[in-house]
Amino acid sequence: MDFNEKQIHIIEAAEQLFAEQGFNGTSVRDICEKAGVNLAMVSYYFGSKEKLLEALFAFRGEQSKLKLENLIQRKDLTAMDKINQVIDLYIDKVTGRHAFHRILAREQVITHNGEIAALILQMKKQNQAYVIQIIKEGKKNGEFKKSVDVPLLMGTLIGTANHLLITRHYYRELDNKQDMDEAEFDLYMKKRISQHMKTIFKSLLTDD
Amino acid sequence: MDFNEKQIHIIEAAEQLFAEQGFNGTSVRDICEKAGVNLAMVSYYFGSKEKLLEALFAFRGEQSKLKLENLIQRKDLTAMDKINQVIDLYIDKVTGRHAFHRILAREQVITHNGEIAALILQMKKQNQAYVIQIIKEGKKNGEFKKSVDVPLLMGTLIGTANHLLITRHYYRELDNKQDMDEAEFDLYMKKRISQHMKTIFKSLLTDD
DNA sequence: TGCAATTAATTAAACGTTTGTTTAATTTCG
DNA sequence: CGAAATTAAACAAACGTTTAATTAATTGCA
Repeated sequence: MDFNEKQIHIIEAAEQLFAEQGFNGTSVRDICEKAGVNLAMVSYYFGSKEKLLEALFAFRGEQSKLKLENLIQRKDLTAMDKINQVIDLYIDKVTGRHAFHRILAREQVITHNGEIAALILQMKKQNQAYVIQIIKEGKKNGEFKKSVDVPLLMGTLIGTANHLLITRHYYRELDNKQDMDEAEFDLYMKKRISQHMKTIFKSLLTDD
Repeated sequence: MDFNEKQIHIIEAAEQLFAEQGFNGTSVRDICEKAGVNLAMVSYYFGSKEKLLEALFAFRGEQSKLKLENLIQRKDLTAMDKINQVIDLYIDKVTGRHAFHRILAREQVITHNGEIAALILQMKKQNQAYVIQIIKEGKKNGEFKKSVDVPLLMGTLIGTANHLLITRHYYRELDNKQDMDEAEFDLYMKKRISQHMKTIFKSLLTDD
């Protein structure tokens, strides 16, 4: 599970190309050319192209787990504060690891079994468990109402954020924001989506 | 833009395989074997594998446009009734054309230009225009509040519905619903997502 | 420290398959 | 008869992977 510098260099080259062209649309030759290494190195270091993808998931999957243990235990935050932080953490994760999340979004559609599907499921389970804990706390102290459909709530966060961030080039045109430069538009979308998700979560979690 | 029976037969075989294995993961030989036709027929009828994908998008894109013209003009429905119908129409579209929407979800992530991207953008524009019109009507008669971020609202519907329906095998496990048969689980998810989206739209559109 | 022995890393070339597409001959049918 | 449809075979190119030879780095021992 730990990779040396050369391996990471190959993984990162592969990550960029998989994100742009898809797994099957990217050849081992493409990857090695981009990484500046010999063609045989993928087989040598990872065994196969398929296992390189698994290595990418192991590498980034570990890195991009939401770090929620500390957040949950804090006593100075309300449950709603914590929910809002989960939202921002997720949006930051998707924007910060843009290439990886493009791959993740594509692979979720296809992969039904194997190590990668297991890893995705485990990530979903983990994140959901954290949110359930926060919501339980919020119910206990009266902040939140009694019944919430947590899987659908998480699906809304993940589905909406992924869709808007990954296909944001469409929304740039739909919004007539072609004059903004890319970084400016990214930040603008991030804030807008964050505000939007917080509004949705608040209205679904609190009584009215 | 109109295809004969044989062409449609090939398009439908390709649709199934593209949905399961992706465009690049499917060979022309796979498609022709599934369709029961000779290998040369894809080139003969469509010109190339790429153009077969474009034909699929033209074929299904035309078929699966939301039919909203009549809905909008009805006087016996409130604006909120119409919004709720848009939600159900979209969910029906995704579930009814499951394979196509898997392909659409994948291609949205990758495709940035070309005919297919133009077609996707046009579909988004069209659907958004309808919803804007309904919301304008709702604002006029006081049903809805003044400011709504329509692109984000549409992104929430599309993103959430796509994500939950396309990756529902994960949510089946997360929800411990393995005992349900597939058709039962599908219907259960459809109703649940519909209710969920309607709640969100209501809370975002109406004053509180 | 010095130096052979051993392991690891890197290379260019080749492997056998599979790929999308084309060809040219044959069949079908109006 | 002639145009359209269908076929099996062949095409070159690209694919993932392996090979065998070479170079670099590390180790063990005097």
